[in-house]
Amino acid sequence: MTTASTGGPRWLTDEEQGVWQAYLHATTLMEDHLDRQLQRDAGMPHTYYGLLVQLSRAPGRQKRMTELAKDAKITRSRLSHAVARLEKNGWVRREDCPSDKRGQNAVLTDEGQDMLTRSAPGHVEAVRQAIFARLSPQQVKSLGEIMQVIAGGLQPEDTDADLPWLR
Amino acid sequence: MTTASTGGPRWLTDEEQGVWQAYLHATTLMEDHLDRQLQRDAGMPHTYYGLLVQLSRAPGRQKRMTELAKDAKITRSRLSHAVARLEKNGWVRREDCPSDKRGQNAVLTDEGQDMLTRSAPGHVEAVRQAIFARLSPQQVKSLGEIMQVIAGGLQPEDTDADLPWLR
DNA sequence: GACCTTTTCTTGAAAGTTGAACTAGATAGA
DNA sequence: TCTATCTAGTTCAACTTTCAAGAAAAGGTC
Repeated sequence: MTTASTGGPRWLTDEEQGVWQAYLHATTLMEDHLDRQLQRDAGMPHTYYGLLVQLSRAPGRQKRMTELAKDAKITRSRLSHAVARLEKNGWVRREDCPSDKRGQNAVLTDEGQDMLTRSAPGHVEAVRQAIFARLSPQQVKSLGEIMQVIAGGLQPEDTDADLPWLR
Repeated sequence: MTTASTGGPRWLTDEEQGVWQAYLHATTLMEDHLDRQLQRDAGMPHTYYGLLVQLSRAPGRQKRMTELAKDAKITRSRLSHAVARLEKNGWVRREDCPSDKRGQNAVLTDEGQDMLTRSAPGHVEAVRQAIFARLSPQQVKSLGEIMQVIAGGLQPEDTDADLPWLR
């Protein structure tokens, strides 16, 4: 199947195909697994949980919407809907930003923090079981480096990756 | 941050946390990237594209619904909706299964095959650019092994992973 | 200040996903 | 056969995500 360099479209080598398949299978199974785990134990999808985690780590347990969206790698629109839902659950609250009247801060409530405290151990355990318990230290290190490279290549990277001609 | 073994919940080490972050960033960016690429160039999300690929590789370009769902790692419900949509596009057609009157075969149409032929090069290129062009041969090999391990741990594995007490 | 552009965030509709309920056909046991 | 159970696939309602559109404030520039 490996196409020689005939000028036609370059396909993946057999090895690359296999790796790509494995990547797709592993990542979809993983996402499904965590979504179910969190839906069951915390009543929300993985994305939403990630938002709460981000907030819990931020100073004052709050963040501007745009910054939160960027950190969580989701669109602002998606974040608006998500925060609306989390607000209905009482886990997040919106506050006007004092310095910018357009701005909104998403604030993690005490209930939100509690829920996080309750569900974190189970979630961490799920991640460990699925990944770290199965990989050698060498592989863990490798996985980190590889994911860093991939993410780096896809990151907007503050308008410079797209403009290499500007030095 | 690394919690000693005090009997409380075991957290991730700092290194593991970093790796997990990198994993999440890379995989969400990747999925977004491919979804956009395919939505733009092929008019469908990545999952749907994957279904067409599966069918194109199957003998007779067709597959039973349940088998297709299993291979693509999605629920039967999701597949029903997806096939309905792909059918409306003219890329897939349903046929009754001759041997089992409950069964349906999803069949890739000629239009579907054409669309696949047209969009495959661009898609492959996107995958290569994002992953294989950036990793060393060593890393590619490593990534494959790692993903295999992770997928293996999450796979239903034909009712045996869930029933270890049956040997 | 008046004007134009950009940034921040929200909204609404359409598309996709989920989980539970449901129909119809297959299977197995008495 | 009669019955109970299981499997294949679909459907419905609730929920999430996307995309395009829009309101409001901020930041130039003249």
